[in-house]
Amino acid sequence: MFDLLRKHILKRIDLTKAEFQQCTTYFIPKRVRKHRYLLESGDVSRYAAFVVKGCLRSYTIDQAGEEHIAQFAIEDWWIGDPYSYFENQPSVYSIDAFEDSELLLLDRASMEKLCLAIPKFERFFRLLLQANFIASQRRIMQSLSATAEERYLQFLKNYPAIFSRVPQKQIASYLGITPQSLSRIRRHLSKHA
Amino acid sequence: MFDLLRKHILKRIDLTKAEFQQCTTYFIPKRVRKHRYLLESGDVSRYAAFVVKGCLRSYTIDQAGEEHIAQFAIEDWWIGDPYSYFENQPSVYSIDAFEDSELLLLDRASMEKLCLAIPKFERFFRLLLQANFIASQRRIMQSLSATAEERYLQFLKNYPAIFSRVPQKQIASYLGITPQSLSRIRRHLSKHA
DNA sequence: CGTCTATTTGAATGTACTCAAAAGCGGTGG
DNA sequence: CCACCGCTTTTGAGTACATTCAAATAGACG
Repeated sequence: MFDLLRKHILKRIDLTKAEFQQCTTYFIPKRVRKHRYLLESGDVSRYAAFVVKGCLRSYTIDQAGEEHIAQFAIEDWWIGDPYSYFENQPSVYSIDAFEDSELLLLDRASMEKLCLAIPKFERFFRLLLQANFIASQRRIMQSLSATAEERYLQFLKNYPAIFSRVPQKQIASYLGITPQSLSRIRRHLSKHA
Repeated sequence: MFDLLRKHILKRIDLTKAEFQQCTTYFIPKRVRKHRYLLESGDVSRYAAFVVKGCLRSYTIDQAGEEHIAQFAIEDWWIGDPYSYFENQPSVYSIDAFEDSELLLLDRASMEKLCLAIPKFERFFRLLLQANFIASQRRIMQSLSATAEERYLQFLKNYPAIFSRVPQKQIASYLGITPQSLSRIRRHLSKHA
């Protein structure tokens, strides 16, 4: 259960066996079945979730009733609503599972305690936040400069593992286009391949 | 010169007078004249810049030769390229000034030293990163769900101070539309006001 | 097998784009 | 101070890409 988490953390900071043992005590294992929710909009996102197994998404529904996907997450990723989590405010996002999933949850207080107990984790979380911030900057610039087709190809290239595990309409939503448009883009690409 | 920085930091963490005095030693004051560059694409972004006075932007130029604005910054904001800064890689962004500006620069090594000298700063920078990450998430979701007109109105509401200080075509670029489209949106809004 | 949802396709519409040109504005030098 | 120059903003006309609405086909799941 904790193997993947260990590898994940060791990519960013060094930890002794004892330190890792200690760190695991702050996490709460949790299973989320396919189509079930980890977070429902309106609730506070109490946990940051590390994905050990499975596939999930976070999304909002806008005034027009349209779904917009903020994030996908598979093994070795985190998912949550940072705003709600850090500011203790109700979330506008919902998070549900595309597959039966196994998570390790870390609540806000436990994160604080973990950082106090093993200060290296302060650095770990800063690095994590940094990587996410950089990735979101990239997504912004791409949405400004690339056509829908280019964004789709980039997505395929960057997240092949996600592409093969989520319905096409979800990818369309992530890219900010309709499922119909994505279907046409795919047809166009297959013709000119 | 350092007054604004003090207020800025005290919004997030507590500091004694002595601690603040010490912290200022890590910053390098710098002036950037109107139309001059703080960072040129291809160079490594060696500094995070806190804006004491003035107005700047960071932007890239895509394969088609189009400019895309990543960020504006005025007083009390930071500007830089986090990826280049933290990963020590050449930046794809350039940063220049719309007005004569006064900055306080903090290089990567100084940031580390500051965090070691006054550990509370580790927390300060994490909070800063957090706020920026949350803001960029919001920008992504807005670009997915809102029309150009709605995004323009949101920009006006969220950043009135920036709106009045940068040319309209720069705002168009930030919003991901052409200057012509923004002009038409404005005409449309003024008719239906 | 039947139902429900996802995907594809078609036709018409709309929003934002490109190209082109006019009008407005700000700064500079005579 | 005014005339000129360059750049920004506006406007017009035609186009392209993505959307909506509608319907057919294909897949997944019980």
